[in-house]
Amino acid sequence: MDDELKRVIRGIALLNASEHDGKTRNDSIISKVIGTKPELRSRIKDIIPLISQEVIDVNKLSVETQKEELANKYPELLVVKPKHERIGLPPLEGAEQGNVITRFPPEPNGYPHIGHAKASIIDEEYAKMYGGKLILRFDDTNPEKERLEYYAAIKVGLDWLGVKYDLVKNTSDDMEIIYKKAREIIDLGHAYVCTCDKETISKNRREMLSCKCRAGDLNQNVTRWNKMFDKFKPGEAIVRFRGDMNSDNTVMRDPTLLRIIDESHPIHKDKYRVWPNYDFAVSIEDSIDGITHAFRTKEYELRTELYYKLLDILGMRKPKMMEFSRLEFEGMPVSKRVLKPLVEEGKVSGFDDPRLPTLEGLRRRGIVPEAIRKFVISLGFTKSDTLPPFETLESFNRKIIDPTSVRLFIVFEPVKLTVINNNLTEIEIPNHPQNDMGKRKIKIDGNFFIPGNDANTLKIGDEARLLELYNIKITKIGSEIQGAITSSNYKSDIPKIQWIPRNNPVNIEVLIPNILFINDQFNENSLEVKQGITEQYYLELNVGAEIQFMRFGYCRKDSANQAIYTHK
RNA sequence: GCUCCUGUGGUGUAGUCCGGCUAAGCAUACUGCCCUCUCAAGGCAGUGAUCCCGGGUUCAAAUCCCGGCGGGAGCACCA
Repeated sequence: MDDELKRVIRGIALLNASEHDGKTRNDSIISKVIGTKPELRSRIKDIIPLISQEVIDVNKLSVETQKEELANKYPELLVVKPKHERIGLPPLEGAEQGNVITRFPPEPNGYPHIGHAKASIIDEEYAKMYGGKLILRFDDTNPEKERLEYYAAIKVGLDWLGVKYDLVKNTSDDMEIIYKKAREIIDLGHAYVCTCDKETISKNRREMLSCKCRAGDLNQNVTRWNKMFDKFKPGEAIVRFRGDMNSDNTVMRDPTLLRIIDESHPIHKDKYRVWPNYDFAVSIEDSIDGITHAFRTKEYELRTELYYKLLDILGMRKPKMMEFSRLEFEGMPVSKRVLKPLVEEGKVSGFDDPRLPTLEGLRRRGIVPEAIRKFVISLGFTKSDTLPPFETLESFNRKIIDPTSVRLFIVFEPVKLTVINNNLTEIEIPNHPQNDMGKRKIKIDGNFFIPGNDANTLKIGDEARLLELYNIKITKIGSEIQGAITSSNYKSDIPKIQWIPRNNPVNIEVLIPNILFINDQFNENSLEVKQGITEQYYLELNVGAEIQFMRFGYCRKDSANQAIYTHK
């Protein structure tokens, strides 16, 4: 037994020493021995002297001797263990296969953005992971803010993202249930109708003071509750939860449950005027929808106590509520408060401006949904607040679009180049270096445009490669450059220059979206526009096609004369 | 101010619940090489972390305990 143990210790010591310049340490070996043979834990005190001795012995040996002994006597230790990495999101607490229902509950009050993408992808991924269902539920309980077009916009966004839901519903369709629950909670004495004005309520909550309404009896509450449907004007009465005015959690200091709003609702028009607020609606809806796991961003964290409390009192089933950090990029705010003025003042072209983190903006910019999904999953399910780099999204995107992006020449600041002894009339160029994406034919007559910054570096006598064509020697420099063909064989060690035939160039504008805000200031240079010329083939591509302009970057065709820069 | 949450390389994370097989894994960024008729993609290698700080417990702490500090959020008749 002890011989076997000694063998194990020596093996581990040798391996560890050989990995660390021939020197190992006691604590590393103890850990590794315990790791391999957990049953030794109780005998650890007896084993330590053995380990110490072995460490001393092994450290005396040269690295070569260590390696040799290792190879001869412990070949099994040299097998490299694969490092395991979790792929995808972490497992869900309390989730049973086939028994998970999640929900994505946007308020239809604006266009979907990257934040919606994160939430909906997480919701869908978990539903998929456990063979469950995803419900899309429009949380439309504030008619002042919601509009019909946003319901549609959110669906379009999810569709584009590839997020599939099993059911769509509106919270506003459940108003009768919500009224019933409201009445129930009043009857149970856990809610009351408050007629104090807004300022008083706010002040009392801050100072932990109860008002006279809180002391009102059931009769008074029921009478007032009924009056909320006709007699009271908006702002005159609200239903408040009888929480705890002394609670450290300010949310629990008698929060509002329902209030009066006379605005016409996008779906139900004037049918209702008493509307639940977020906390009341979400608890009831999540519970009756059969949601098992509900996720929201962490600014709602303090409301979780209320969420569970309400369900407790109403004797309703409780989903598991969890929070994650919001997703936003540096200098690319997501809030309507910031974005709307930009659109209205014309600082951006609309909610689909490629500088914006809206789904439409990202789409126009050339970000593909699979990249967003991979990116979101790579962020994990954490509460730590961070601004992830846009670059990471770009990297995922680049790997996805690279195999299907047509390679085209583009020339900025064109300079004329004439090849005096051109002998070609047409050339065929592959659309992709590795994949078979077809070929395109280009007519040649020896008259080209080449990029200005390449032209600037050329001197008489230099040799350069016109990509896919031939090598030339520069014979004349000036406003126009002249060259002569030297050979057509590819040479890797001379400058490579792309070109566009002079007879028939396609003029395009390339929009380059940059960071929108720098230190909270609108970046006046957030949209760069470059004029360039490209190949005729550009006109044959569909709008939305991804192109890699050679030696420039990936762009998405936005129209016949405009492309948007995606990333390098 | 009060309360809650959070703190691992430049950046985003894995590991933390249940201390040990991690002298800290992956991705991104950067650098170099290979491949390549692109400054892309692909392949290989490298740089980069006293795991916020200080104590404590233990043979052993990123992980447990105590005390600090930094960052964020909430304190609406918005969601």
